[in-house]
Amino acid sequence: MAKQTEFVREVADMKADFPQWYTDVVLKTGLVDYGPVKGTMVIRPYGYAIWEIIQKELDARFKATGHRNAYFPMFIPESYLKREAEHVEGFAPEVAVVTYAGGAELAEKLVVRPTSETIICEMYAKWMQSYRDLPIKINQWANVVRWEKTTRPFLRTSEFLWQEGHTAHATEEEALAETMQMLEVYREFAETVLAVPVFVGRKTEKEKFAGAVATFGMEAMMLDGKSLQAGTSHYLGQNFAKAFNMQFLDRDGKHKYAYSSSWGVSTRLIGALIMAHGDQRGLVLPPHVAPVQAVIIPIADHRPGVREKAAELFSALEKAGIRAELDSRDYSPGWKFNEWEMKGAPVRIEVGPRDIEQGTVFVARRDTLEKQTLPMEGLAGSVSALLEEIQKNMLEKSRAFRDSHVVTAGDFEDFKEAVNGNFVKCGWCGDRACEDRIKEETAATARVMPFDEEASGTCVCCGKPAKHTVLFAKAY
RNA sequence: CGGGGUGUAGCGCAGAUUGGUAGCGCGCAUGGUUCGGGACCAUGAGGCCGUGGGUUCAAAUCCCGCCACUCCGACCA
Repeated sequence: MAKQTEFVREVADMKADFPQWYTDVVLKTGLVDYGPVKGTMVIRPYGYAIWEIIQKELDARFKATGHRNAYFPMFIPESYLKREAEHVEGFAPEVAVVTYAGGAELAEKLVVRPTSETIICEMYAKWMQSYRDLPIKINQWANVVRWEKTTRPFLRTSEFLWQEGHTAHATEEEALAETMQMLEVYREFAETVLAVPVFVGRKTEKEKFAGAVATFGMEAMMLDGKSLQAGTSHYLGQNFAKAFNMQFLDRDGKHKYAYSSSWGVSTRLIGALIMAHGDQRGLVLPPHVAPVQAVIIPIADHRPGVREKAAELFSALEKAGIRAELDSRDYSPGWKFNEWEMKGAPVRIEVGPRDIEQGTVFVARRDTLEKQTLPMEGLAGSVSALLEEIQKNMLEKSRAFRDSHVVTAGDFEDFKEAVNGNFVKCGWCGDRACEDRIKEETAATARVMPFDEEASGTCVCCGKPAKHTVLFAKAY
């Protein structure tokens, strides 16, 4: 077997230069290409196929929790953005604005949505008259634009794809329950589909969404020891209701402001997938999101029977619901092995003259690189089982890695040492000054305050009694 | 916005110090032989050398400006 180091020629050494490794992998596996405008990306078919699976999986979960899809315009009157003070302050620096259209200067500038709370709340206000009209639970799959300074494919691009759920409720309890429910939907999705274990919890004031009462998020650990915010769910209270006059007449005959929530995940999840599971050979995709779960590679397919047998096995896998591909391209087998390994296909099946003689196939799994011989008889069943085994193994492996990179720190010196490449769990007094100082001196930020952690001990920064337990990390 | 890097064929690069009108590897096309870990032979196609100006008989090469991309920070999904 080839040594790991041989694969450095294809993509940068992930231990020596992780960012370059990431860039090499996303480009060379055909997930994306750079667009002509700075910070934009073309999501190529292989990358988009992953996104489509993410969409399908999430959409089913949204529907199951009572949401429906709709679509709102991407152009938002500039004045809308200004109605919620914190919101405009947070987003103003990164919005793209259309000032000229149809051959003339526009009377009112149009913001290209960086997120859609404003326009959606404006519409919701029209649609709600009575408590009977509530709750409103809508999700939209859309693109948004945020003019970021530093961009990287999937992780941060000027334009990206996401879903944003927006709900309005009659009571605070209901809106909060919605917020927490969707966070849980995200957590479950991340772990069972992406095989990426996450920490969930509340965000600090500093880190929360501009305009929210509270933001909750999930954080995943990447292989370089940095954290990636993988999804957020916001409890908006009545902030947007007041800014957009979302009022309804309640049972008691009084006009009341609605309580709202919003929640989203983006194509960044694909970045999470890559950086949580990849290796020196490239992508390692968990079967549940792999566009090609099992690739069949015929060997010496000019020999009698090979082509037919490969096609027969392919169709058996497809019938069993496996996303299979028969790679009959005119390249050498070794070339295909390497390409599919780089592209992260979970299972590779080789079918050659020898196999046909013996009634077996040669099967290699991507996660462990182990190989085995399996009988052709009942192949679909054994491959399905193998795919599930791989999925399970990848989650376990990721969880073990993540857990081995969580450390606790009692004082600031420990903290500074530990925060390189780890989540650091520690006490925090709740003061912004300490949070700012930690960031200034260590580049680490408060990722989440885990729900199940009681505050204990002292603030890692100032030594005063801790009000919260926080996970800090350097983040993307 | 600050700091670094890079722009020459689809990709990766050489050529620049010593100006003379562009080359290598991979890839691509065709034909043949191959096919169980990145095959081989032969033939062939492909480049206003990022861009604008300057110096010169002559600029990929020297000088000045600009632009783009990329990486690292501050801002963010």
